Amino acid sequence: MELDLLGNLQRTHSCGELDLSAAGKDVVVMGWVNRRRDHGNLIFLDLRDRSGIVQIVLDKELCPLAHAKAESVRPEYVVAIQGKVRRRDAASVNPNMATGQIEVNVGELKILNDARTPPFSPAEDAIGNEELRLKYRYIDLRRPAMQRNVILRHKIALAIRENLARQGFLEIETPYMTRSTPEGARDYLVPSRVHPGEFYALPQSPQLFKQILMISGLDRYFQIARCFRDEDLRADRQPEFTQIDLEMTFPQQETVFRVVESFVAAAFHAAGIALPTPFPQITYDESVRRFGSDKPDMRLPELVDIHAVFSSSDLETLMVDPSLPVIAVRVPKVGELSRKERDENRPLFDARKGAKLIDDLKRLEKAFPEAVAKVRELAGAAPEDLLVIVAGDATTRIEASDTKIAGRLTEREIAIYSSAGSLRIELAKKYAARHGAFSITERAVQNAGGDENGNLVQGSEAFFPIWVTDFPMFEHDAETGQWMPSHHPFTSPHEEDMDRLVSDPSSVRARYYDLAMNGLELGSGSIRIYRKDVQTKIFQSLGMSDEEAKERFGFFLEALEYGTPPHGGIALGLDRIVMILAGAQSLREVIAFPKTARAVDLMVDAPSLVSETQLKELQLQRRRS
RNA sequence: GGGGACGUAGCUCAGUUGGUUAGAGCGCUGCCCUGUCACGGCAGAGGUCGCGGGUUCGAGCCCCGUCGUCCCCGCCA
Repeated sequence: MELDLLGNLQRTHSCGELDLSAAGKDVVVMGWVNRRRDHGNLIFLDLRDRSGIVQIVLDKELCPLAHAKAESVRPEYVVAIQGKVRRRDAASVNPNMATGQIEVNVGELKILNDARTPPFSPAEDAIGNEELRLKYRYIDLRRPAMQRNVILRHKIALAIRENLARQGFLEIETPYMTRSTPEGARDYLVPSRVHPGEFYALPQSPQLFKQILMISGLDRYFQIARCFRDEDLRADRQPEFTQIDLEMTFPQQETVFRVVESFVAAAFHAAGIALPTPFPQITYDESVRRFGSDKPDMRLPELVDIHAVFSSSDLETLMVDPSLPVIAVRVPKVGELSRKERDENRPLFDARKGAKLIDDLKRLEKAFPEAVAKVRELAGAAPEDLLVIVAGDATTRIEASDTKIAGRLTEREIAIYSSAGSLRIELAKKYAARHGAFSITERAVQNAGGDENGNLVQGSEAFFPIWVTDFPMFEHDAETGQWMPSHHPFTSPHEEDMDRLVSDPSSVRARYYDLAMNGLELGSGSIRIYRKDVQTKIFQSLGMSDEEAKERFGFFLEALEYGTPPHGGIALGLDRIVMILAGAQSLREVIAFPKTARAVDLMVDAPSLVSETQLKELQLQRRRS
């Protein structure tokens, strides 16, 4: 194939920007051939670049040379077109195309590069095989849907940067090669050649650096930072991901909230959606009670406490533990389920936590007609709504703390609530087509960018951000019998709970908060400890010796002693924000070069073995076995 | 670490109870076609049924193992 030289030809327009206003103009456009329609003496090319697609016309009579060349053109060839923009006849206008009012009449066609037949076509809408998409990511990224996501991500990041800068935050970079941080995930390690046997760690987050920046007096810091965690993946979890990380001095919790609400609203605005602020707030305990989760999806009905409906003898008959919550889960508009359907739904219920599912309300109604009527009333259930009951199983005792302290939820109660909460989500997902609660969000995303009058889509119907506050400070580890920090150990407890740190750790609330939206955790943060004496107390209550604390975070403890201001902050997942606004079901759709569920990059084939020489230089050796 | 789904032509998939030469649509190649825009018409090429082993007269189909992709639990802010 004879290729043409570019010469000094300059592109004058992008494909998508051409419209009626360009009619009559001489233009030069360049791009990829999306499709070719060959009518013999008349050939149409759809030329694609980032901005869109425009139709190119080659008439044998008008441009015999270019027409002859176009016969050999195939999809994904890279071509340059010199021609004249022409208004289409009324009959040949294509209303489905942004540039459908015009077309480019060719003077000269240059074939700049040919292309092998791609394994899949960027011109197709429905693309299946994800393995192939990841291997040939450069082709996948040619698809307009993927380019939309990449562009959306750019716009969101830009809006957030601008917003935070306006709020007085400085963008400051922190090292990627650092030492293991105290967070709980596994580190990605980088061996040091200069210090044989020693390793850097890639940061799980810039946590300690940003706190140090506050100690340094930089007042307000932010960074759109890459974070690395060597843990198993999910649809919403990649081993490297991007956080909008920020920290500020002298904040109240509410100060952080206002800052975040402002930039999240700015991000949504950039995506064409108006998100009302401030966001509502809920305590952790209340969130667990009402939604069975610390990341509530408020598009669905809340859990309903129906314990009072049943007498203690009723509960005994039902073999339900009377000391645990009895909860109704409602899923709207599901309709009546057959025995077979109910059986199929049982795997959605997680009984391991000592919870019991009562899914046959009809049968229950025969034994307890009044109680069931009351349950329906309390749940506000319409006749076509699905209603099931989750309660504690009296026949199985789960291993968990049962002590009720300071009015907070016990571990066993949390187990029942979360069992009901996950069933709530699973059933809602399964019957999404019937109740439509999720499709409202999908529609909002599709219409984002505004209506014909340029008004933004109202996000209040489709997006439900919520602050979850007052998380417990500690979790009980059943295996070790130890109290573990629920978060990193620099999270400040509530000042009024401070005196119970040692005597009654489970009742201590952390000044820790999450931002959740539509069942997804967008991010979390806390007000930090800034006093050495408090920090020491926390380590004590964790059973950590002074030596151990010094060994793990000596540099940081020392920094605390040199005039540390009260400070706090948060980190939000940029990938997840973009995922929501792109209407994507997986982070892979909004990351240009993502990894598979087994943390492999299929395009570059990473990770890979390295040479013996490299290993030697690092003084590393593969272990046999 | 555990559970589940999937793997058949370049792609998306069908393939009956284990039975002759494994099919369709799209794509691809060639020819024809001056208003298409998922163009159309005619003809054609294209298969290690993921891989390895087993059962059987006979395996795409059954069994065991293994690899890969996806989803979930554990793990992880």
